[in-house]
Amino acid sequence: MDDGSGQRRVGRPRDASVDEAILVATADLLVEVGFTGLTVDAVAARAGVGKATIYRRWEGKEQLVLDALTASRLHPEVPDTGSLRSDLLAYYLPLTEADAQAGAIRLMPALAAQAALDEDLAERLRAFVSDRRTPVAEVIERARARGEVDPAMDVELAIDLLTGPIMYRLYFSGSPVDPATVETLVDRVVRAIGPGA
Amino acid sequence: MDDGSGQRRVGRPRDASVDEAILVATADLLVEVGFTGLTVDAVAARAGVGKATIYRRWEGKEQLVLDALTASRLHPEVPDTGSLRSDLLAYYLPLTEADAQAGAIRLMPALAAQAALDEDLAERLRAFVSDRRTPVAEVIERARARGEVDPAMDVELAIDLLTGPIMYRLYFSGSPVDPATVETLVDRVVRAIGPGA
DNA sequence: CCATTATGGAACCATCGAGTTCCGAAACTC
DNA sequence: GAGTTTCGGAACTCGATGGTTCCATAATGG
Repeated sequence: MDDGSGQRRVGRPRDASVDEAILVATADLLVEVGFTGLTVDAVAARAGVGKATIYRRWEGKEQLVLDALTASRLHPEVPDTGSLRSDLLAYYLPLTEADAQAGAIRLMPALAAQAALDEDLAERLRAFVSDRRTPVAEVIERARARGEVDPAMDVELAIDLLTGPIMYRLYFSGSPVDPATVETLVDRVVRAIGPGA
Repeated sequence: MDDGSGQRRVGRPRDASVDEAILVATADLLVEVGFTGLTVDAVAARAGVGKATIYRRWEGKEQLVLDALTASRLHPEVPDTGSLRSDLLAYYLPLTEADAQAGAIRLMPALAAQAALDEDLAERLRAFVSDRRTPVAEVIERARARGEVDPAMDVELAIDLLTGPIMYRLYFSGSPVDPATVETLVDRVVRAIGPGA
């Protein structure tokens, strides 16, 4: 096995699939019970792994969660339907599904709460969030090139106008996030960021 | 002291100022260390009170936090400057101050994370959030009466368009929430919710 | 003055969970 | 085969913290 210095090491090599199983179990449990509720014992049980195996590979719970977060970065499809409105709907409508919401509700506030006390985690959380934003940025940039968006509009703020209300409803106000709501939201934001009054 | 049945009870009466001190200490510590980080010992120490005194008055940590949250409900001033834009700025610009942000960053995600696991707390959190929303609802309703807002606009969604992006930046994306950002945000939302195109 | 209840403070108990250690067995190098 | 490192699993230590109990003292009613 490669230990990083190019040397072969003697002994039984580490099973790479074990890393994977641990990270997946960590990510799943994070969504189910949040950061504080996550125990290393539960991760080990879920992954079908000894706790010692986890501690042989990670410094501790923090590092494990950080890695799970980084590893689970998706790069979602970037919709390209030809119009800003339908691109945005293609991206945001899936968020109205119950499963997606239940997971996010447990994961994101727990991470944000921990991030308030841990700059390392805060950094990774920002990267995680940033990853989800880039597809929307692309969509908006393309729309701007087509003349559908005010050239003076700050793209970051445009994304905030879309994502912010959805997150706010899910995490804090408890208002429903259903397809009708998302459609209205998209329509209003399209109007807000459209070319000059 | 009134025990609720109108009877005078013998013995030393409870000191009402102790309730106050405990609730204030709880609220302050919540903002400083979040829900998980809050310890009853710390509350007792901060309030200058014995831990037994706390447990004589509350069932436990959950109930204490719930009460602290309810007790700290503010009813902020409702601005009325005559224009939607300046009403909204009057309400949201104070949120750009560092102190307000630091407190909110520790308090809200921690509460939301806990609320995901505790329906009782979730209920109180929604009430807490709802309290902060009503002033904005008033401002928007008044503007609608003046013809500044599309009669078809859902007021709840309009509030989400304003509050959502600010919360999202503070808690998740880490982008700054400064006066310039808030001004741009308000301008865009005023355009989004204005009377029909 | 006495019974009663509240007070702050300290000692105490129980639980939970992070992290460690040890085990027999498996997988690898030499 | 010998030596080394891994594996899952169980048993363990240890610190943190929610919650209880006890104390001497203070404040009230009778």
